[in-house]
Amino acid sequence: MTSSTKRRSTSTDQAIELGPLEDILGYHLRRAQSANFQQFDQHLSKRKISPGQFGLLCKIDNNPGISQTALARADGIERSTLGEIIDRFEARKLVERRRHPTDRRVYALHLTKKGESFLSQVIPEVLASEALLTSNLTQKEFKTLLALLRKLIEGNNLRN
Amino acid sequence: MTSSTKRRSTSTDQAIELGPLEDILGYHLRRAQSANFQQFDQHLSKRKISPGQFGLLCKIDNNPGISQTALARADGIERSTLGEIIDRFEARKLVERRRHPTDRRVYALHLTKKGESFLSQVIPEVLASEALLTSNLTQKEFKTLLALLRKLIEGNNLRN
DNA sequence: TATTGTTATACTCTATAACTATA
DNA sequence: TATAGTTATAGAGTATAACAATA
Repeated sequence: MTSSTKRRSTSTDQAIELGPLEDILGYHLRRAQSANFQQFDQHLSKRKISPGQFGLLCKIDNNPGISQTALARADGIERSTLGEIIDRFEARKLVERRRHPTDRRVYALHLTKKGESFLSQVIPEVLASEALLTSNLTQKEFKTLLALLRKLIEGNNLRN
Repeated sequence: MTSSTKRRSTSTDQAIELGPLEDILGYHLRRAQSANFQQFDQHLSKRKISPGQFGLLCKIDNNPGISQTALARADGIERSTLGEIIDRFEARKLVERRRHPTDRRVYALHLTKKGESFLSQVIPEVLASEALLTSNLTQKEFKTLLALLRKLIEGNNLRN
């Protein structure tokens, strides 16, 4: 997460041979995600938030009171990893850990007022970033791509 | 990179609400890439190599003598980042830094004999990982997905 | 005993900035 | 001056393992 002064795409930027990489889907997923990261960063550098963090905020917003363990599972990351991320959100006053009413082991996660307003400002910026990311695709191609990705994800045991 | 004892997908694994995430391509790219990571890891845990590292080895193999700066640019990462990755490859005797014949500032990168043989063993394993990753898709869908990703990548200034 | 969350530790990826050695 | 590569530093993200509190 940093952006700005990238793009030194001069005449020295020459294509290189990819060999077997050429037809490997995983490689292209990586490149596409990297492109998404760059677009995201350019549109949201002032927000200090990554695509992954944006996903977590959305999930908390749409599943208020979710526990850290459930959220970690839903996001495919470890509890310890999520704990640190929530620490940072809490330091920024975007997320709150509240005690579960009956089970005192679990934390119920909620967006704060500030978190809500932050997210509602960020969402249109993310959509703008998406629009640029996919500006090469027709609406139909976009839908096809999304559907194929969903199908691929579904087929991969992934939690959520 | 670790794998093995994952998949605690029990009855507690419940779908959660995604909200706006539902139609965001970037989110699905992330999930798809994460699925790729997991498949890759399961098939190649003994190899101690990530998808990104695999990409670099392929590029060195298919562009022997490429400089660190050119490779970093072609992979969309910083020279300093690449330097450390090459350090690790060199420690594993997979890659060699040779001096450029005329310009003594640059290193020409080459796979070692060991690196060549390593890569040739790894490639079929990556293909097997790909096959599982995409086992949900028909051959036609696979091709469509690849083509759409290429189109998206092309449209995003990305170096290579 | 099993589960929730934390802490300690570690590795990779990422980047910036300052440095050196060349050109 | 500009370029290739290194080093120092830093912050995410990732994971494992051991732990305390609670169930």
